Amino acid sequence: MTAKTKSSITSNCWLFKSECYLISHLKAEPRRTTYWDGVRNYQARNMLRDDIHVGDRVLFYHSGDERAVVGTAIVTRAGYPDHTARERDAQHFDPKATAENPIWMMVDIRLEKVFARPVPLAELRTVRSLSGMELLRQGSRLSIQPVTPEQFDTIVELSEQAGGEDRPAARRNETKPRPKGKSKARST
DNA sequence: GCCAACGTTGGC
DNA sequence: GCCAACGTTGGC
Repeated sequence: MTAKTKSSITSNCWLFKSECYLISHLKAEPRRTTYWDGVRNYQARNMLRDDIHVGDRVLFYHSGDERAVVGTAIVTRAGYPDHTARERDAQHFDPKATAENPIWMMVDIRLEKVFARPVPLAELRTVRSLSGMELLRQGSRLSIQPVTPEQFDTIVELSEQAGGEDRPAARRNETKPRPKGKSKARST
């Protein structure tokens, strides 16, 4: 990692992945706000600590069964220690975390918008201007990812389009060279 | 359920 | 400091 550009940029855009904490849960929170805990990856931690600022925009992505960008949120508090790392019973407990050296960080986000139409991963893959997105890289596992304002806006626009008229997903020629494995229907 | 990609750990 | 083994993530 190179030198950090300490907030020379006023408003960045990000994508947050979540598997079980859904956007419906965020919507149900008091003030539609939550702290984004449980990130246990140093690269993501560094972004939470150094790069994510109040006012930054967030795309909310469901991994797991739905695999779609489902809405947007706003950062309302910049990086601070993730106290759940020190809670013995927490899922993401880390015995190395201490009060002096909390190691892990989190930010607060507030729900902005639940998309009328979630934008599925498969559809994102068909959009040429999004081809550079970290999310679309094979094997991408970062749960906090930077996105460009252009990518952000493109996805919001897609969510405002009717899904049917412009062919939903993978029907169009995919530009991927990957050999396609056979996909099985998920059970449960 | 399978497996590729990735991060972390630990032996040396 | 290297790297193989291992565990996890997450798309399919």
